[in-house]
Amino acid sequence: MPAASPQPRRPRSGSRRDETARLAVLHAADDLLAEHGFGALTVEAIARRAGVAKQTIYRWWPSKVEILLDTLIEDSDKHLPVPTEKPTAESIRGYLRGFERFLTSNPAGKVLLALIAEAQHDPDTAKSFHKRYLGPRREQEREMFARGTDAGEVSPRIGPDATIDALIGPIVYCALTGSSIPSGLVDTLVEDLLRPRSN
Amino acid sequence: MPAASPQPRRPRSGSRRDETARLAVLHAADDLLAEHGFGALTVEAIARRAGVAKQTIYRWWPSKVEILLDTLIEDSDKHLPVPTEKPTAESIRGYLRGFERFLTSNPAGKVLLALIAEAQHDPDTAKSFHKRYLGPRREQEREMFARGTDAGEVSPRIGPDATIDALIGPIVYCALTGSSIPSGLVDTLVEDLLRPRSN
Amino acid sequence: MPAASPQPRRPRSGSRRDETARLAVLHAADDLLAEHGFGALTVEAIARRAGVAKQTIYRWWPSKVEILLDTLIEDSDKHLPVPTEKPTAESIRGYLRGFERFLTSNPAGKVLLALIAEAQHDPDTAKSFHKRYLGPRREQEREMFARGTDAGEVSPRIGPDATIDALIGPIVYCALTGSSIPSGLVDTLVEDLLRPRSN
Amino acid sequence: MPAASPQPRRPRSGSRRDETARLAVLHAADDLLAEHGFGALTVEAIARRAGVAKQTIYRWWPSKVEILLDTLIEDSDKHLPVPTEKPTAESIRGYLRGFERFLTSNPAGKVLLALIAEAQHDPDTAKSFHKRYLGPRREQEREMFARGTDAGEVSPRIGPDATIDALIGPIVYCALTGSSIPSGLVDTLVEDLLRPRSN
DNA sequence: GGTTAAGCGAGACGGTACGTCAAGTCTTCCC
DNA sequence: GGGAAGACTTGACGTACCGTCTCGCTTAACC
Repeated sequence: MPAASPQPRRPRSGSRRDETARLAVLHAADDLLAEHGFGALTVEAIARRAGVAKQTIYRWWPSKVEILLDTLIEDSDKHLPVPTEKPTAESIRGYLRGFERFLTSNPAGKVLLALIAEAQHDPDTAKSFHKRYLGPRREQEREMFARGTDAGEVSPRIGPDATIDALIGPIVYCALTGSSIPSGLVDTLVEDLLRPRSN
Repeated sequence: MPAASPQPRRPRSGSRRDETARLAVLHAADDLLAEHGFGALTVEAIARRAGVAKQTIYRWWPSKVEILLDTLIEDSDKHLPVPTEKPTAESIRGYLRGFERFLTSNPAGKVLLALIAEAQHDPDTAKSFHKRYLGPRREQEREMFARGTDAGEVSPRIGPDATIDALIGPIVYCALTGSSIPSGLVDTLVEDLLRPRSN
Repeated sequence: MPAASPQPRRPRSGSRRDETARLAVLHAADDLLAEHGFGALTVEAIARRAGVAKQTIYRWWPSKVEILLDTLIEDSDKHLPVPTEKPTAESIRGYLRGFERFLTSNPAGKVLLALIAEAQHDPDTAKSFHKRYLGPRREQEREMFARGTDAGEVSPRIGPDATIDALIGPIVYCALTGSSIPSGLVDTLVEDLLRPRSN
Repeated sequence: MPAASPQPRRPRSGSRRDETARLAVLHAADDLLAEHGFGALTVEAIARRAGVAKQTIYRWWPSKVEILLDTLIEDSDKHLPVPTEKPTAESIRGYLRGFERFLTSNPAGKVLLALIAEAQHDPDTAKSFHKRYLGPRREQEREMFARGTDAGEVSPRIGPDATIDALIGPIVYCALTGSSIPSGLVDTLVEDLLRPRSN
């Protein structure tokens, strides 16, 4: 899952990439972020913690941000899949609840917040973050809404992107400001935005 | 306005603080953030740009974050006052529109985004950011809503904090992800959340 | 004595250079060379041994070679002055004996050998070594011979540079190859080259 | 001509050593030294230039110094043989002239200088350099002088080693310092040291 | 009106981490 | 089994900022 080589190259000879080292780096980065915050997340610390040489990290990842992106994508796909089959208002609400839990309770949620943050500081991070995470995920979410709309399950009052921003935005914002997501917020938004007003 | 001295000290003798230097630092920080991003915002660069000794910065600000907070608070009060007089649904919508413009068009908006970001990386920043900016502003916003509710102008369907998060969240989220705020989003949210459903 | 500033700059303000640090670096370099050889002479090791930050070394010396040059020049001037007053064949022989002892017994002699060696590997070293050490010293030696010749004390059979090379060369060569200087070598050369053949 | 195997070994089975690779490495090392100096002479560069795997180099040579020694010994035997037959003062002078030319004009001369230099930096190099080059050559030179003395061709005023050092030393010293060998130096030394004074 | 304490520009200092490079070892595959 | 390819650990490189410190000058209140 190196950032630089979507399809891992197949050298005719020579050693293959050490999968143990790859996982050690990913977990070390994850753990350090969770334990000591992004400030302590230096490449040298990751290398130390992973029991890996610094050079091994630089060989495979252009920056620590790409390491975090790798872990985020793996964890995100695993713990927070976008519901694709028969999406109902209910399953969408479930997805948002899952997102809420992912951000507040899962260590991997911290990774997402850290990447949103780092994207503000560094244009390269922003670019890569969009290309590898935000873009693909938004695409899946758009599809989810499209299917739900086609099936008549939901009738969004505004465009799909606007709807997603309106639903996701408050959750992310609360997580970023460290405040708990007010109960009822998600339910109310789902109800208001996905169902046509009856009047 | 220094973060470190709530009650400005009164030396018995000696020079008073150099206002020119203070403003030079504030503007240098602002300019550097706008021009080269948070990554280039080092204390040494600020000092260089401001034509000021590094020590002068450390004498008055405990960190570069506090410099940004100072500029943010000044700009925020100046360009984005919370409407306190007779708040109507219309004036609230105007406030949100102003917020949208502040984040996307005003250089000072970058400062807010940078601080939200940095708060993810550093707990001290988070603390100070809440205490000096988010907290007071949220308090004013709560009052605004309370007055509007008392006057019967608005009838929020959910609690004041939840309402604010639901309105502010998407705007901030779009700004953070660099996407433009979908037209209609603010209007729809204001309509849905501040007016009771007629059914 | 910093290599970079022949006439030490006099900043109008700011701290002056820390003489303690300067000496610590010089001695650390000297000691490391003597103890572990040029191979162990890294900037990081010098900094460690001197109890000094690496940047402090880079601030004042462009490379570790210049550090060695500084120590060599100081030690050389101190322990191996070129005899300037009334040079006789005897005093010249004494100078060569002193040179022999300097190269074989004095730790500073190792510095000279190391610089001769490093000059073979790196053109910049060669340049600096000639400009700061070999050139000036050769100039002094030429003057010494000229005075001796004028006073009729010595009558070199070949030109001054050739004479010096013929006298110094074997001593340096023996030191470089680690062999002891054969007894009688210096005496014979002085006798042969500085006195006219009587036939 | 690897350091470890004077006579190419005859393995009972398996491939023999690739002579092409051996020569490619030797020439690559030689060329790189001549073109870019000792500083650019890394094992990786040699491997790259020779079109050979790094491991192939490490399999046959313990260090890059041994590579250089191999080339030096070959070139030295080829271009600068010690005159063994009927050595006269004249043939010895010719040998010294040849040595002078070897050092200043022949690319292989750079190898000798580089090895003398590297021997100052690293004890292992010094040891190997003496054992494989300096020692054997000195032995041949001693024999040359002994034959000449026995035949009455030359009458050294000082011991053989001292004489050789006195003759070789200045030439090497001038080459090391990059200065041209003064004309007349060699002639005068040969005349003075190899012929008895007539008085 | 001289004293004196603070502010200030300048910059040296001990540090930490950066991202790069080469060294030397080890592993895998191909011939 | 030799050799090409190349991943791995190690450690030094030279740079950028960090936050602290000391220096000598300027400035303004106080006596």
